[in-house]
Parts: sequence; C-alpha cells; structure tokens
Amino acid sequence: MAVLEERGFRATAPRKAVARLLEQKRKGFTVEALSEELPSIGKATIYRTIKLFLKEGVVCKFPLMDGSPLYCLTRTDHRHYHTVCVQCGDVGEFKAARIEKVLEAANADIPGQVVGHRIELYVNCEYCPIKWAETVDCSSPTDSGCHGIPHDY
Amino acid sequence: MAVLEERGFRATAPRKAVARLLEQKRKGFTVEALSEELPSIGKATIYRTIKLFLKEGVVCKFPLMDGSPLYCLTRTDHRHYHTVCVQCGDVGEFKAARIEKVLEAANADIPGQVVGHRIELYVNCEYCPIKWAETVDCSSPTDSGCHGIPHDY
DNA sequence: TAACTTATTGATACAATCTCTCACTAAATT
DNA sequence: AATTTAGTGAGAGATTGTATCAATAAGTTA
Repeated sequence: MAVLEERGFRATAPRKAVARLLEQKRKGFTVEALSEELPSIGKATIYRTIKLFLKEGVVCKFPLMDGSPLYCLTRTDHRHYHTVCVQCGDVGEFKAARIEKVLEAANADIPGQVVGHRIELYVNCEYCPIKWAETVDCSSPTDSGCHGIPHDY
Repeated sequence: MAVLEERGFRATAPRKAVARLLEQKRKGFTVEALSEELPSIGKATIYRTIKLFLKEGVVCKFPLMDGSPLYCLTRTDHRHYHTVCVQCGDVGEFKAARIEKVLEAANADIPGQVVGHRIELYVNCEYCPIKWAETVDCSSPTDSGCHGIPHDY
C-alpha cells in the first residue's frame, strides 16, 4: 500500500481490503477467487486493483499449464521465476542466473532481438500426493513451452 | 491429415480445409483468425479441429506476452521451444538442450517434483522495425516468466 | 448397394474471464 | 467549503472458448 501512495495512487478502502487479503495468501489465486472472498467489493474494482498491483509489482501473474492466469503476491524484489504446484496451487519463487546466462547466449543465435521471455515450472509439490509422474525431460514435443503436460485443453 | 487417418480420425472436408490453410502459414495464428478465413465452416468446428490438431501434435499452442493464446504449425518432430515476434507474429523454433539441463539441475533443488515447464522467447524479429528496445536481461522483476515486458494488461 | 452404426458438423446457447461506460462518491487540493 | 480529480459499482459488452443436440457424412456390414 505504501508503495502505491508514494506513486500517487490513493489508498482507498477496496485497495486496502485486497492488500490485506493478499498478505495472507501463500498460494496462487485467481481474481475470481478474490472476488468471492470480498463480495462487498465490485468485481470491476477487484480486476482494476489487481491490474494496478501487477503494474506496480505488488503481485505476479503467470499462466497455469492450461493457460489460465494465476496471480501471487510478490515476495522478492529481484527478478525471479515461479514454481506452481499443479494440484494445490502453492507457488514458489526461484532464481535462475544460469538460465538467464543461457538465454543471453541464445540471444546471439536468434535472428532479431529478444525482448522478453517466459519461464514457468509446474511441479507436484512435496505435500501433495504424487499424481503426475512425468518430469522435466518427458515427452510431448508439440505444446511448446509446456512440456510434460497432457493435451487436455 | 495422414497422421489423423492413421489414428482413426476421419479426414473430413472441414479438417482438410483447415489443414490446407495451416500449411501456408509461417506465422502464428489465432483460432478466431482461422474462423474468419474459413467463414463457411462453423466456429465450433474450427475450435474442435484445432484442439484435435493440438492433441495430435499437428499444431503448437503457446501464450503471447499478454497471455493470449497463439497457435502455429508444428515443423519439428522433436521437442522445441518458440520465439514469437511481438510485432508481426512470426514464429521460430529453437532447441534448448542447455536450458533443459539447467532445469533438470534445478529439479534437484526444488522441493517436490517438476512435472512440466514452459519457456517462450519474445523477440523483435529481424524484419520488423525495432520498437522494443529492451533485451533479455532487462528489468521488471514481478511479472514472472515474462520479463522485459511492460505491464500493460 | 442398402442398411446400419458411429463420428462429425453447425447453430446456438451458455460459460468464464475480463473490459468499458457512466453516473456517483470519496479523496485530495485550493 | 468549494472544487477538482481519482476511484467505485453495476451492469452491458467483448473475447474466447465449451456444451448441447438434431442433422449429416463417413465408414462398415450384409
């Protein structure tokens, strides 16, 4: 919230309510879920607030395996990536200096200029029963960037 | 098409029409765009056909920077990743054995088991005027997995 | 080939997710 | 206190699909 005020946004009741709710969340959440937890706040406002929080770096957004968006509270100030449990939605952050090195190298090989990238790891977290046996080096060659995921969508 | 018949799917007129159209496409496309190019085919059928093609590995699906889905014809049999030009939609394939090695290593550090991952590179291709000056190692720390992209959504 | 069985289609309704509009209210400013 | 501007809420609308279901086309069998 303080971050927002510094940047000229108003600390209104809805924004405070959303911020308070987010601080309690360990797991990823959808905007819809927030809206259900804050029924007194208009849905449009929830969407607007999350969009603002995203722009200001308060929350992170990333796609689940099926492409649907999930949000989570930003915990690190530095650049990071996410692991998401495909069962419980638990989100973890990790750094990957090595990956970034590789990407920078790849930049040299790729015609044109790399202006952004996306990396997500989908996991079966340690507290969830194992349901997805596949690992990073498994198979499906076609759904680029989402390997090891059944094509069920 | 042959692939589909081998697997017990029928080579119907709509499917052939979609396949023929796809073969001409170098760039990524949306299902909506296909539907506009094939107005005589019902929209539901286009969606079903693309879904089938995705499942059978004929096309690849991946998210654009803003999360919206893009499809492209699969060109390689092997596992690959995509570069997408953020201006013209041109799609390239690349392999990333080194990245995968790093991810496998990361697997050891991450609690739980990695069951899938997603990697995309967003580029300003060599034929498009440069509009996105930022590169792989630029800044925004929060929209995980989509670094270097302005938060405009 | 006719009859039969099953897959596929198209139209349309529905769903999920998010944005737009606009009158209204709350917050900051003077 | 009056004024200006940001933010809100309700609901319509946009986008991107999926579900339903009667009609049709494709394979299969006799």
